This record gives sequence, C-alpha cells and structure tokens, in this order.
Amino acid sequence: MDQEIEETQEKTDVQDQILIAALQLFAEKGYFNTSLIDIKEAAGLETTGTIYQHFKTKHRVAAQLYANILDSLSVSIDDIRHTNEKSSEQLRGIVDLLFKLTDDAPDVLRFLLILNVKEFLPEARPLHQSVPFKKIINIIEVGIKEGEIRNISPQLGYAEFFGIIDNTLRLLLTGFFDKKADFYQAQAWLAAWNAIAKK
Amino acid sequence: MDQEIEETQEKTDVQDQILIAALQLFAEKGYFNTSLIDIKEAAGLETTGTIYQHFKTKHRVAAQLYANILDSLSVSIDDIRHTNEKSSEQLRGIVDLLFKLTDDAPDVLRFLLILNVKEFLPEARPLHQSVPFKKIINIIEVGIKEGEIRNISPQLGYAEFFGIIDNTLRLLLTGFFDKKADFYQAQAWLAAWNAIAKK
DNA sequence: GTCTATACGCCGATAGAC
DNA sequence: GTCTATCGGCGTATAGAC
Repeated sequence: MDQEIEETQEKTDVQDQILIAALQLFAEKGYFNTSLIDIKEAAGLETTGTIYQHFKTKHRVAAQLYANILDSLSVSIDDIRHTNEKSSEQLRGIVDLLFKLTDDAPDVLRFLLILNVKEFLPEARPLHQSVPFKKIINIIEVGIKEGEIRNISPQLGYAEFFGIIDNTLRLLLTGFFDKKADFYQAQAWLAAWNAIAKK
Repeated sequence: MDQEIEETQEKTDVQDQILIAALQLFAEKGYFNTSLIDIKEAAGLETTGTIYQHFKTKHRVAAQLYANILDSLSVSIDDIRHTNEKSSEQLRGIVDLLFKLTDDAPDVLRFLLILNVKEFLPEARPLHQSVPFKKIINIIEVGIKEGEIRNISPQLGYAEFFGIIDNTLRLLLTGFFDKKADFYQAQAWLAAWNAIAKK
C-alpha cells in the first residue's frame, strides 16, 4: 500500500513536471514552436515516450493545462466572493489576484492573455465565456442590481472594467511599462472601477 | 513598354491575391494552421511554386502582411492628425477608424489584436511599440501638455484609453456581444475618453 | 515565368525490447 | 512502466521541365 501511494505520488509529480515545463515553453515560444522534445528536456525526462504515458497527445497536454488554470482561477474567485460582501470589494480582490499572478506566475497569465488559445485548442470556449470569467460578469451584474455600479449592460461593464485591467496586465507582461507593477496596479484599479462605478 | 506595365500590374495583382488570401486564413485559423497549399488554393493559384516567385518564404508573406497593415494604419492616423486639431478629436477619429475596420475588414483587426504575432514574427516589434501605436501615445502626450487629458504618464493613459477600446473590439470580433456594433462604439468611446479626460 | 515532381527535415506518435 | 528505435505524414522549399 505504501508502494501504491509512492507510485501514485511519483506519477503525479511527473505529470506536474510535464505540465509545468509545457506551460513555461508555451508561454515563451507558443504552442506550435514547442515540440515534445522541448517539453521532454525541460521536464528532465529521457524520452518523449514518457509524455505519452501521461497524456494521449500533445494537444491533451495543452488542454489539461488550460483546464487546470481555469479551475484554479475559478476556485480563487469563489474564495474572493465568499470573503467579500460588496461587488467593489470582490472586483478589487480579483484585480489583486491577477496582479499577484503577474508577479508570481507570469507564464500563467501569458498563457491566458497573450496566447491565442483558440489556435491550438479550437474546441475550448473563448476566455470570456469560461467559467471564471462568467463569474466576474456575474459580480458586475450583482453590482448593478445593488446600485454600486451604474446601470449599463453587464457585458459592456465587463468590457470597460476588464479592458483596462487586461491591457495593463498585458503591457506589464510584455515589458512595455517602465515603472514598478504596484504603481500600475493602483492606477489601473482606480481607472477601471471609476469606469463602471455609479457616481 | 506597355508589356512591362502589364507584367508589373499582373505581378502586383498576384502578390495582392496571395496577401489577401493569407490574411484571411491567418485571421481565421492562425499562421501555423495555415499551409502554403491552403494559401495557394484560396488565392486561386495552381501551385505553391507561384508563391515562391513573390515571397522567399512563408514567413515573408506574414511579415509583408504585417508591414502593410501597420503602414496603412500609420497613414490613416497621420491623416486624422492633420484634419483634427484637438487630441480628443484625433483620438475620436482613431476610434472611429478602428470600429470601421472591424466592420469592413475584420480580418485586419483579428490579425492585429487576436493573433499572437510574436509567435510567427519573433523579430517584429510588439504592437504597442509599432509606429502607428507610438503615434497614438504621442497624441495622448500632446493632450496632457495642452490640458485636455489629466496629468498621468502617457503610457498609463494609453493603457487605460486603449484598454477599453481594444477589449471592446476584441469582444466584437469574437462574437461576445449581442447588440449592434454602433452601440458599443459610442459607449466604449465615452468610457475610454472619460478614463483619461481632465474633469 | 508558370507548373510538375520531388526532396528533405521535423515532429507527433507508436511498437516493442527490457 | 521506462527507454530505444523508428515509422508515417505533413509541409516547406527547390530543382527542373515546359
């Protein structure tokens, strides 16, 4: 039984190694510029065959990666919703999370925001129709109902609020800005919230 | 001499056919999912060899396409700057242009905004450091100096203003919105301008 | 200068030894 | 269940006939 646990443990570790290596390479070079040989080497494996023990195809590697990222984001957003009452606080929490991720795990945000995921995962829903982003739109809807946010269509509110946040993150990730991230975070939050807040 | 002109004319036409076909396919499927055989067929050619008469490599096709789009945009922006005095009017003109393009030539904007150009043109400057977009930042700088735009860093102003516009265009291009484009254009302009205008 | 035929390499995927 | 060896195919690019 100990053995079983060890094996399971090890298998999980190898899977994670592969996913981590793939994330880094996809974020850096893109899906199509990354071969399984690249992934194998970055994951410290001897052979590409090992990848096929854990994933049926290269495509599945990317699909799993995308699913994991969206799931993790979704959980974090739920957490933020439960620990904050007002829509403004919830949105603030999400913005904090995204900027924190830009610092701690830039490859995750590069994958989400810069790669054109549809190109290699054509069956995946567009980012803006994924579960976590639907939750953000829902927060905006609630904010409108409760009078914190001005009375616009939630989709438009999302476009305006998240347009500023998303673009700021993008510009941070591509090295466009010259000041520290914290500066832009504060400014972007203010501008984004002002764009949709009831005056 | 007539013959020379005809030949030149024809050559130009074939080049354009290739570029138009490539634009459409790249915008729809992405660069890596598009083969030269696809392009040849969409351009109405018999053989991929013809493409190699006009472009050294597939990569050059994409590079030429990107250069043409940026040039054309740059010319349009110059025109807008010359026919409008105030920064607010110039920005308004650019927003009108971009929404018009979304309608008339969506593939151009898909290429610019949705594809991750760096993936297949690694040597190209990021969009936000390209000539036409530098001109937009310059307009914002002038607007700040002349007091139309509040006193923020031009880069931040660009992130806020263009974040809203860019995201709205993206959401239009991906079919996220349910109302007509005109509605979102008016709203996006207002929100974007309000985000940076001096109150 | 346009089309035919083909070379060549790379990469995803697999079969099978150990 | 990990590694070796290799297949098959696609896609870019070219060489050469017409």
